[in-house]
Amino acid sequence: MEDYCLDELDYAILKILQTDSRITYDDLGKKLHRSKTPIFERVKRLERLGYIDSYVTLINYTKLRECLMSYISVKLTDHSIEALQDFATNACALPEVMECAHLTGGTDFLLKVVTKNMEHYNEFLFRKLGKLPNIANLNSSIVIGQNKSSPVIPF
Amino acid sequence: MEDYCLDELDYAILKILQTDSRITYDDLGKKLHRSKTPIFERVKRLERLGYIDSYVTLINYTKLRECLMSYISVKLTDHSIEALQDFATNACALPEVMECAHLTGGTDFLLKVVTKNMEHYNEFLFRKLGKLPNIANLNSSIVIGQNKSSPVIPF
DNA sequence: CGTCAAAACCGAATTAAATTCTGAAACAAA
DNA sequence: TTTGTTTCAGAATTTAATTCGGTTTTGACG
Repeated sequence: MEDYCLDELDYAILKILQTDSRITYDDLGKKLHRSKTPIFERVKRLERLGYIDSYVTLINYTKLRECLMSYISVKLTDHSIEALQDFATNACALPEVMECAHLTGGTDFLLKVVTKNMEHYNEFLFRKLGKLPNIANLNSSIVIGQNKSSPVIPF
Repeated sequence: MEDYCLDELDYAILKILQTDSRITYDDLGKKLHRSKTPIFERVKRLERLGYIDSYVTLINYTKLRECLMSYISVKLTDHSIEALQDFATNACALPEVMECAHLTGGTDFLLKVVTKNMEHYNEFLFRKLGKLPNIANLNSSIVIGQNKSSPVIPF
């Protein structure tokens, strides 16, 4: 892997692409006072070097179908590296789990979970997540309203 | 706004677009055994009707620069609708806040926050978030490892 | 300073994709 | 069946992505 230190143009490109992955190279060039060629080459380099992970589409799920979102904090009984890793692997494999983070402090993991409704949520909690080994304690909080959810990282 | 009930083809399109917003209509059509014309028209309709929110780029922020992620649970002193709404508005306006959810249970809000490092985090906590009105209590958990973070919603 | 090599850039040329257009097939209501 | 509507495929066109050739900029080195 090359070593390459991003310059201001690279940062500017990433900043714009973060909120619009379908902008044309021409328009991107106009915003950044360059022709499309260098912009194109830089985007390809950012992809190649792994600064760009993926291009995704955000869909309006609440409009699409009923949707229940919740956060679940998880405590484990065993805190060995293997046990922690195992839990993470198992939890991440569940499609309802949109986020899984290993935390400092009282709880070991925080999960963000999406299901269709309370019935599916119960099903998920007791039949899937609850059946994973090594769980001491699960604590759910249901999302009443999602005020912000943005993949855009501040610069 | 038209009323329109999505069919299986629409769902299939959304499912694929969720993980790849730059696939060509031609390729999308091949996956779904259609020519690109109907696929194109359906995507435009999904955009028009608001099922598709946006096309975004996910960047590898940890590769880009140092990065500290944390979850902060917030309790307020005043639980009137206005106070709740005010807090949400103020918190969402902070660029460090990537997610802001209003929860059931003991805590009122859960925030996902990104800063460059502990110094910036303290700055954020005491100078920005902590200065918002009506906060009873803030409880931070630092993310040791992010095992999954996906905008892909299960179908 | 000049010289050289590498990298970045621009504009034109080409290739590929998006978008539009035309008409055929499927479907539903009368 | 007839009629109107929707969906679709394939061709035609427009627009964008990608490649190419050559110029400018930049930075190392004598």
